[in-house]
Amino acid sequence: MSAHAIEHDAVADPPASAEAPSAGPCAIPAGFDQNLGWLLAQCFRAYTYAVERAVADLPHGHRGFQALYGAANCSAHNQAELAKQLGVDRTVMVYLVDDLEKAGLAERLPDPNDRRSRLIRATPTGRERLADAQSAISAAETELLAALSDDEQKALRGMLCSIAAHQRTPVEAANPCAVVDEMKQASN
Amino acid sequence: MSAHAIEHDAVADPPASAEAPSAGPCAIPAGFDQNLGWLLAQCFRAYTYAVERAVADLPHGHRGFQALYGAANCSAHNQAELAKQLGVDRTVMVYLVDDLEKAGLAERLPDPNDRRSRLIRATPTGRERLADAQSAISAAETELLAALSDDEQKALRGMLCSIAAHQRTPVEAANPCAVVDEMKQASN
DNA sequence: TATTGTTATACTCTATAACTATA
DNA sequence: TATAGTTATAGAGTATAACAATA
Repeated sequence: MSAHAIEHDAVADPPASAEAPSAGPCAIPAGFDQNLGWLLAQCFRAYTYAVERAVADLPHGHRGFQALYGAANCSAHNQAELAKQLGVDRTVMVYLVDDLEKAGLAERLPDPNDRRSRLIRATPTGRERLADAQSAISAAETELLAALSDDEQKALRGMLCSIAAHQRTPVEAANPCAVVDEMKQASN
Repeated sequence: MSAHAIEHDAVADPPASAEAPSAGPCAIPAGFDQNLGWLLAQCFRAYTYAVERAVADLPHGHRGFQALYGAANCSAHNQAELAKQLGVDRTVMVYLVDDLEKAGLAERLPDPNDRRSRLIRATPTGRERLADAQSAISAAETELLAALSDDEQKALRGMLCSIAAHQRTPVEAANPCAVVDEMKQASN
């Protein structure tokens, strides 16, 4: 089973303008409050569901948004590296970028240093659409995190960053043998 | 995601020197540290990967573990409710429980109050296997969260609980129309 | 009429293998 | 020989529709 399947799940909903932080709409099922795996999955499902509408008009929804985000931020040097950053297979990245390109949101530029590589960049149109999506996402996130104070929200983001930064790159994660080999090396 | 969107004009050149950032095993790709969706997905991917081996011998891996966990904790009154708690379709839950049952880890008991329902409970063997898996998972989680202090880890779990508890039940999430209908009702 | 559990089927998404071109 | 990108295809995973039993 692949870690990618998680991205399909969706959950939860933005509370309808009613004031309901304390009158919790839903309790955590017995025992699961002690289950980090469930908590992470549940929060990610809730996130996906909350953001779904904000990115509905982008090709491939939330995943397309992340690809466009990476393109706009020049997070990767080529298509393969972007795929690794997003945790998707490189064959999946092909049609993901294809569709962003068809929509005029991203483009493949030749890499002057390596004629095999393509730099994935956002077009001006893509940046506009990205900004629009980010506004909508920001609103959805506000509701998602409504139970947390501003300080808590900041702390949460910081901790997620720490966890993510502490992990090995998705490259190796996708290739368990490489991880093991590297760990052996590191222990020497 | 905070209010600041990506600067449209000031997209810098891709970092020319592609050398890996020093000590840390892995750095966060440019921009993604401000992207809550990516952070959540990345952390969940890391979790899934870290825990994968700990639950490899259970039917359906991590998902099977969660189902068994719910069964052992009597989190749900029947199969359908458990499916909702785990964010899976009820047709998926059928063979999930089927395989746990075949492995002797869980069982379907008749519900005295409703002859349509089946109570999903863990067998003694299932509880043993669950305890073993939890030990292994706990070790994996220790590594996953190694970048956080004990207090931070506690705070993180608390915040994830708050977020999860603030969302509506997965029931409605699995059926967007129902959510809309309920929101309409709620607003009346 | 609605809900629980089930089965069979169709669909979506993902990964594997093979290929070209570069390095 | 290894890597980037692509394509086609097989596979895994998921949801839809229909059914029987029960409420």
